[in-house]
Amino acid sequence: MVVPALKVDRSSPVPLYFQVAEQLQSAIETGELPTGSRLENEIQLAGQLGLSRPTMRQAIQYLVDQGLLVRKRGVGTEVVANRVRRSVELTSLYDDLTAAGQTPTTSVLELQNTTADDVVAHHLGIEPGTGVVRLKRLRCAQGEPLALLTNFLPAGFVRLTKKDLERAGLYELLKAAGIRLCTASQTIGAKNASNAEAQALQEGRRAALLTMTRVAYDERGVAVEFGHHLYRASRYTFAVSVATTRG
Amino acid sequence: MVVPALKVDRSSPVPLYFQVAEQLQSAIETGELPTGSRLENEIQLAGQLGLSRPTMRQAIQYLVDQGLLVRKRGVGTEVVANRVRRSVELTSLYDDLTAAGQTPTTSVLELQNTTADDVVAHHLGIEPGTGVVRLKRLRCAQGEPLALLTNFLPAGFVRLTKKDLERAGLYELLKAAGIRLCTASQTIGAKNASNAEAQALQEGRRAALLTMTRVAYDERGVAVEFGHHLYRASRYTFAVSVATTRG
DNA sequence: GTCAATAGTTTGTCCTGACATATTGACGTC
DNA sequence: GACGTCAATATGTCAGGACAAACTATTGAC
Repeated sequence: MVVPALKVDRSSPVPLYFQVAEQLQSAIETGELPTGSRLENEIQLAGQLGLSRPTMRQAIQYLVDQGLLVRKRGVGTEVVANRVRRSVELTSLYDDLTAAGQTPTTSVLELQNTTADDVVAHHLGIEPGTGVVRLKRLRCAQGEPLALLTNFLPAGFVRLTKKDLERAGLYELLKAAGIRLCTASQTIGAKNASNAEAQALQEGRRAALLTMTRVAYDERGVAVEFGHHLYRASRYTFAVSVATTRG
Repeated sequence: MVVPALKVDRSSPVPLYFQVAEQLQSAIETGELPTGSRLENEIQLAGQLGLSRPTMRQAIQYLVDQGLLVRKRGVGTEVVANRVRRSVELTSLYDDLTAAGQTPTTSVLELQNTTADDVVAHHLGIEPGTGVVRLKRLRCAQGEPLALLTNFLPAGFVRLTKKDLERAGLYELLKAAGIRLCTASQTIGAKNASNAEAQALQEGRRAALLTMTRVAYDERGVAVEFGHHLYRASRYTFAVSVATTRG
């Protein structure tokens, strides 16, 4: 039964429950709260922090939703296996490939200001016709194409250049511009490649492609990126580890 | 502003919030609450049902988590696009479709005892040649095929019959046999349909299929199911919501 | 040793109440 | 028409409290 040092800053604009969740998550990632360990009960934790129990519950539930904690009535709250959640985390593919030593390279196929059609507008929470930046890239790893990435960002958020985008991942550039990505909603699907897509990705006609559509939000809940990504199914899978919330 | 007829049964063992969520989901699926429509505010809804506001909020949040509703502070709660979007949680497709009112049916194509080859053995953490149960099913929803499901279970864990499997989901039957699924490791990918697969799923030649391979573990960490599932990409996507660990 | 009953522990559900924050529309001014 | 202000509206956060349900440990009977 480990008790990490937790504290909350009531003058911060960050909600109390989220401050607690962040610290617990930190403790899990650093190993201070190792896999398999049991948290103190929520009443004790709330008391320790001077918070109400529902607020403490909200913090814990947040991490349960992330799959980092599992709760059992009558037993307690346990840290579950610290899994590699590589492709469904809010990270950029560039960063992931770099971390995996796979030497990613990027070709910027398109970088232009345009206006949002209905679909893009819907996802970014803006009016159709509003200015957006459209970015299209081909990402390669180990000398061969891996993914076709199309992204839309609200105009004016960040200044992107082809040179920057070929050197670093999009999220790194957003971060450098002061944009903090906080949450994302993602949909994973599959489709057959169009001829252009098959050619760009060096796959056969109608090859199956893995798709991911993502809307990423900053800490205020403002949509800052809408992405539509195509991956070669022959080279790419998503690994997802989960824990039941109904155990 | 549509107001579906909602009611709660306080004598039911089903939590109030879940009863409400189910009814709202039903209204969404039947079109009574169409995409784009706005719910009454949570205070009014709670009052209408004689519930507390947090309970009403919990019901709504449940559907927000399912991707059926979107909330905006100061504005309200809106119904979003209605499509099969499964979360990447450790639930069975059967349960999810049932909850979504989509009337799943199952055809058991194969149910037999066999021995584990290298791949199956590896995933189940057993020796090659060990006895396993091989289960192959076609799952339909709303009268058309949705997925081809192949599962392997260690022999002796649970006694399955074709009849049982056509009536209920696999996880329900495991649960009824006292097996509690706790965690899972999943890989999501895509492939082109073989001719047999295309025919079974009523898709065209070489149609893109979404794949998921899963190993599910019980609370002791023992692998209790290895599944290889194929879904029609035209009818099926995965939804994943994430938060950054570096916010 | 086995089993059932009971007590203790912890999470799950639900309630009432209050304040904060974001959004939208109305209105007035320039 | 553009802009600013303000009120109304709706969600978001937080608090304190109570009871229920599930799980584990303990105890006593056999």
